[in-house]
Amino acid sequence: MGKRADALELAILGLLHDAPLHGYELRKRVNSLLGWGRAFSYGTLYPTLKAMVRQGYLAEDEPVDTLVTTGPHRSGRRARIAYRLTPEGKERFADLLAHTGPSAWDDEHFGVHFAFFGRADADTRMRILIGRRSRLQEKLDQFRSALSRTRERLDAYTLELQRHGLESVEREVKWLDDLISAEQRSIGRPMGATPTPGSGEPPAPSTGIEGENGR
Amino acid sequence: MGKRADALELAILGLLHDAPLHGYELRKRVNSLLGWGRAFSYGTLYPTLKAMVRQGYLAEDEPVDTLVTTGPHRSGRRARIAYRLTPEGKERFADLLAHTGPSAWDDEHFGVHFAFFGRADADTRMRILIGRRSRLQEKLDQFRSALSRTRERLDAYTLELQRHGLESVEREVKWLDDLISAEQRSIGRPMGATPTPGSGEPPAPSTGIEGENGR
DNA sequence: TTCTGATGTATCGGTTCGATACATCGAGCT
DNA sequence: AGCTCGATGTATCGAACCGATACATCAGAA
Repeated sequence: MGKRADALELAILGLLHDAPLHGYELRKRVNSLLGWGRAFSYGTLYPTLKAMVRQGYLAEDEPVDTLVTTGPHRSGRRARIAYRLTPEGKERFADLLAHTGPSAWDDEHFGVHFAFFGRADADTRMRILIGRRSRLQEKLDQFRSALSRTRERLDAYTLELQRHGLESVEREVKWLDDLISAEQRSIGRPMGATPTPGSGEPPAPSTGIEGENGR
Repeated sequence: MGKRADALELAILGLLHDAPLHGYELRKRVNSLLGWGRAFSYGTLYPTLKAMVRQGYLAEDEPVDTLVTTGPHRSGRRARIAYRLTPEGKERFADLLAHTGPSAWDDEHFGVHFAFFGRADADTRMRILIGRRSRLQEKLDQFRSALSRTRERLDAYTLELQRHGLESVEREVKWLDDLISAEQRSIGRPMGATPTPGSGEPPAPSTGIEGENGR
């Protein structure tokens, strides 16, 4: 399974964790959850779903009619296959969340992992944030060296494009820095010695994530 | 030829417009020119190059030794195939620059087109900028409606991810707005009636492109 | 009624990626 | 000198992935 499909697998597991969904709805949610990047197509979604069923992470429910039993003609509705998470699937989800190789912080994967931070523990969150930050730092260095190498030899538009790209990455690093310090603040929180790190729900990051939110 | 490869074709034509290059160098430049997005692999580059040679847009030079004739052992150097633009290639380049379908402003293509704005005429520049802006506006609307639809039902991290994505697109729109007004300013420029729009180099947008550049 | 657009499942052809093989070179280490 | 190591360089292949499409139901508009 390729890198991109790995991200899709995690997204599916996470979205199905709360409630079963069928393919169409699932696709919409995945793609709005990760609104930034490129959308997954059905040609990727359905094969992935089938593979996950085969592996035992998902099960197919086929509700003849769930909610629309009220109408006058509630006859043989088109089969809407709802996918439901199996216990193995929940295990798999927890596994993918915690056991994060260094792949969790490249462009394709970071968004999905971040979206489910609420279900990961503080250590994992921190590791991924740090990893992502250093990845961006590399990209920043490449940008800067490319800019200084070719400075004055670029026409105005190309230069502006570079400048804009650089600025985008810089903003992203700043965003991560804010997130990281917010995490650190919520770790060092006193109030009850050692908040039972083995229990079910992690503390949930208090009210908000960020300290500042000026626009 | 797929959408992605179209962008690659334009990038190759543009980069080879000034000087011939070989594959390795070409790939580096393409990927740093468009540092923002995903990189092209050799598995895409070489087939594309061959296709372009077949179509007559490129020609292959094979310099036995160009610069390194100085060394003591200047024997049979490994063949470095330098690709050179043919007259048909230059035509093709101009064609792709000006004849822009509505595909020029999606994520994959916009960057390349923008990078070569210096060689396009003012009308083309404006059309692409406007098109890109309205595309982003659509994306913005999707984001906003998705946010308002699911507001309060999202956990803090997912919400933060959405917020950050939205903000990124907003900044991009603002960037485009600045570019657009800069273009308009440089069109309405007085100083010598009609600066000979048919001649070789378009006016080059004065000193910089942007008005402001605070930070 | 019929038409259109949203919902819904599913697959196929072709494009693109990631890994890899192979080869030369300069630089540093011992 | 020998040796490794990393950068440069061309090239290809299997696997992954996308975009388009087919097909079907249903709500609401015309």
